[in-house]
Amino acid sequence: MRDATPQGTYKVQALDRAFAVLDLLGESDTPLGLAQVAASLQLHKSTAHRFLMVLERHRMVERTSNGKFRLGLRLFDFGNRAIEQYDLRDRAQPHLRRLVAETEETAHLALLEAARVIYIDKIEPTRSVRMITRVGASNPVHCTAVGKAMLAFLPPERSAEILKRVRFERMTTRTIATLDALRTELEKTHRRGYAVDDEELEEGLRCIAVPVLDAQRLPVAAVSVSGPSFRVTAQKLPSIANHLLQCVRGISMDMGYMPSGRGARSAVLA
Amino acid sequence: MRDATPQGTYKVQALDRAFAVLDLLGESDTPLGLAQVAASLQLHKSTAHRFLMVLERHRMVERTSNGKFRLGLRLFDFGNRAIEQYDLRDRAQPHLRRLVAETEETAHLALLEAARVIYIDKIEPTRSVRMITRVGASNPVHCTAVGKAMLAFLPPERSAEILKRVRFERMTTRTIATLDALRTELEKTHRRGYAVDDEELEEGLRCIAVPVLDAQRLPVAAVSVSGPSFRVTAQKLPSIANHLLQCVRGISMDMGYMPSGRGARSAVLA
DNA sequence: TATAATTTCTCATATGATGGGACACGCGTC
DNA sequence: GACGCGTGTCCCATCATATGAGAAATTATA
Repeated sequence: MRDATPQGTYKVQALDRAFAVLDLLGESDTPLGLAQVAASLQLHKSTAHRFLMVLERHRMVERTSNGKFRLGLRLFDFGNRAIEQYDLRDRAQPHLRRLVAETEETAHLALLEAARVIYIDKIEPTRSVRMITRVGASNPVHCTAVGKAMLAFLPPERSAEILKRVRFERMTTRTIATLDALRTELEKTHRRGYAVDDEELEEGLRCIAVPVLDAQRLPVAAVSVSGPSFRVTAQKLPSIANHLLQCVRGISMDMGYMPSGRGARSAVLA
Repeated sequence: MRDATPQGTYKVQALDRAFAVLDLLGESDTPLGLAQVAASLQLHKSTAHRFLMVLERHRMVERTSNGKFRLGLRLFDFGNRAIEQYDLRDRAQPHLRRLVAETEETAHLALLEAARVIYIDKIEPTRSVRMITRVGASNPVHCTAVGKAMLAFLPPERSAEILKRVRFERMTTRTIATLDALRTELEKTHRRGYAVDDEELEEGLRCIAVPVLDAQRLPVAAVSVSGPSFRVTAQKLPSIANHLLQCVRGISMDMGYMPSGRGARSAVLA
């Protein structure tokens, strides 16, 4: 019942197991004891114990006062090193803040990885219901505005590559369920210049997103505004989209992506 | 020259090696090729290759377009899960923002782990030189204001435990270099109610910090304000300290740490 | 194109992870 | 206080598993 990555031919048992441990601890919202870890992963106590001790030495896990295990702060360190390379995040932040101030809704910054989107930042308006998303978490492309925004502006060959891998999990009744439907949606998105997720990921939640384009006019990320459907109404979409476009234009400038010189501005920024 | 954790008796070679790979990629600011990884870690090509493939399958590393390796976003995911358990961070953020607005200098939120402090959040004023610190990074306790702030308000037995482990690395000419000196400094800190780092970590950088106390009046974290010495002058310290105290009081409240009921307020909040 | 420097893959070998099981602890029950 | 149960810790003989030499394939460099 764990993640299906069947084509992975290279194997190092110890590593797979260690990551399974980390996974487990990451999923659980409460620290786990040795016994629970061993049982959940079908490892024998001594094995699980050894792993946990080694992981602890590396500060990948740490023990609570009562001896239970949870994820360690080393991971936090690594995580921050990992996104550091994408300085996109730092640069984008002020623009996202402005966006949130303007729209009074939650803004997300996401990257595309395989057929999933990964949220690398989230800004929430001061007074609002907190969103469930966690920075670092991921969602399938097909049911998110950010995902569709990036796909729609990727060159055909790259998007085709990704589309092949979409699994079309159903999240709500409105989730796009077929490749054809997604293709049509992407064309619509491209024409419109922004992507919409109309309760396709989560009941009652509406999002709207536009891609951040690099110097070659290729999407490197996407910014979205999300809020409860009753506030993010169909009428408001164009206005929000405008704020979004301003925002990503700002980000692109800050990243040093020239407005692509002369004429020929893409549909998005036009 | 690697990390000295000699007493760690439990060993899983594969894990140690895998983490060494991650470490290496984390240190390097530019992606590395298989050959470089293998050479740096004295692993044989095939071994390094296998590891990298497995790590890639787990998305702990990813490949750039030219085939080189760097840290993967899965680590970012894990890191955020790890920090999630300390919801301190989320709760503290608004208070830190206010603090930054008031002082116009950079604020940090840090935790204590072993004899080091780990920065779990950083807020920078809009117009300012960017600080070099990275969220997730760590520093020795003895040369940071946050470290001294926490140590000074820890119960003697706990702080003694930590003091034993301090290595007294020299960072600048002003870095505290002996256990005795540190002890005196901690007493001073305790009396004063706030800790000061006067260019002890970095030339030209002055910091001031106070601990965040939990319901049992124990430090769980510390908040600091840092800036160039010419702006963060000796005269300004008390005023900044006041803002800091307000800030941590706010955080404590938000965390549900009651103002400890009746009388007996600690020196810090008094 | 030739040549060098990569990365990828295969496979026999012995190293090193494995898990059975013994021990020690804390805790509630009898 | 003795017993049982559920913990976590530790040791060590066994063999499954990771290992690295080297060949093949790919990509960069001259």
